[in-house]
Amino acid sequence: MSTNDFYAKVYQVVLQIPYGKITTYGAIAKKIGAPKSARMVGYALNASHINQDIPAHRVVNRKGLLTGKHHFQGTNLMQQLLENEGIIVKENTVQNFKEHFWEP
DNA sequence: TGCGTGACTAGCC
DNA sequence: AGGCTAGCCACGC
Repeated sequence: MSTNDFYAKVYQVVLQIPYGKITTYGAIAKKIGAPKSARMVGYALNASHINQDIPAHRVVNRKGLLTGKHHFQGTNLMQQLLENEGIIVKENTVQNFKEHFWEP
């Protein structure tokens, strides 16, 4: 149950990310009570990529680097999605990361 | 059953 | 400053 529970919580938090905002794996992990399991957050998102409702492109690593962009279709879909929301992305890194960061 | 792998982080050298 | 190591834990072979 805890495993599925973990995934469900990850999805729930990601769904709460406001338009034009981003957050980190670590922040989500901490929010759901598993601060050491940031990797699992990424894994959960990977498993959820089939679910169109999950805005996984709004989740990046703590430096604002688009570490998961290769899991999206194409070579720069993730970047395009973010830029479409007003977030500047350069060299796979979110610019003004601090200003766009959203704390769950 | 066991080992390698990964959308991560924090800390050490 | 930049690279390496160690924890972390679910999953596939």
